[in-house]
Amino acid sequence: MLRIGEFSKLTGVPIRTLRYYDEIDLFKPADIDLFTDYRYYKEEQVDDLNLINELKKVGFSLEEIKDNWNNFSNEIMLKKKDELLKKQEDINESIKKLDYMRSNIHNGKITKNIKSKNTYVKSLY
Amino acid sequence: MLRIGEFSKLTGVPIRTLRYYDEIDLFKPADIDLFTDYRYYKEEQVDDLNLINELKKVGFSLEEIKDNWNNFSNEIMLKKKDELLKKQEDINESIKKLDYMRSNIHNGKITKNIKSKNTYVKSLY
DNA sequence: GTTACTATGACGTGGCGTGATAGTCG
DNA sequence: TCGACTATCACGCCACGTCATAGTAA
Repeated sequence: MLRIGEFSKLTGVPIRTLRYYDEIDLFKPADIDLFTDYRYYKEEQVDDLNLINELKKVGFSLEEIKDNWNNFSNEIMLKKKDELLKKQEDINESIKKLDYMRSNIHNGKITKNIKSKNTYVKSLY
Repeated sequence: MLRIGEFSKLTGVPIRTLRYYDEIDLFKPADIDLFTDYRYYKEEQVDDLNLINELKKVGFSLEEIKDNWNNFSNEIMLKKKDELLKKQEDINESIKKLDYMRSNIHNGKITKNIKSKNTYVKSLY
């Protein structure tokens, strides 16, 4: 059994993060000393923590990881993939927009600002 | 001169957001009534607010917008572009990883988890 | 007994959303 | 006078980072 500091070094996950995961019931120590409240982890728990980190990397929130733990499906993963693809598109648009703005800097100011969608709203009032 | 509600409708920016921008000194009303504290905006201010929104869309934080207002340069924009390109790469990796995980779901659990970098750290202790 | 570890608060981050409560305008 | 508007707190979100303070292990 490992104490939180050892488990932290073993996994590379900060102590504060482990305590937080315990608090939100995402990932809890295998044992807790009833008198000292010290958290004790097993080496086998490393795999679960690694999986949490991988799921985080592909865009799942801690809530989603909690809710779908042991219930992951192809559907859920595809939904998340769509979200990532959507982000790709958004960033592509942003890059284009940025290049356009970049070509319109004069004296530190950005001129010829792109018309915002809100311009249409303007005419409604 | 427009009151905050009118200016909000004109721009599509929520009242709360306008108050927040005032608070952090990013975008302030043209006038404030000394007795009622009512904020009054000019129509001309719409352009500035639109620019703020565009800058937000391409990834600038409110702090960055504040700091670089009237001081935008090609360099700053290129730096931001690099950040966006980096994000693109990150998302590409995430998509690959997600597809890999997707092909390894069994009974709601993700098996054959990708080895984490932290596995190397393990051997160091 | 000292030092390194661990514990629980509690506040800070960003960019607002969402009330609560009170004053103002037409 | 009444409803619609505005004002200032102030807490909530997410995933922790960063103290402060106090108990524990070796």
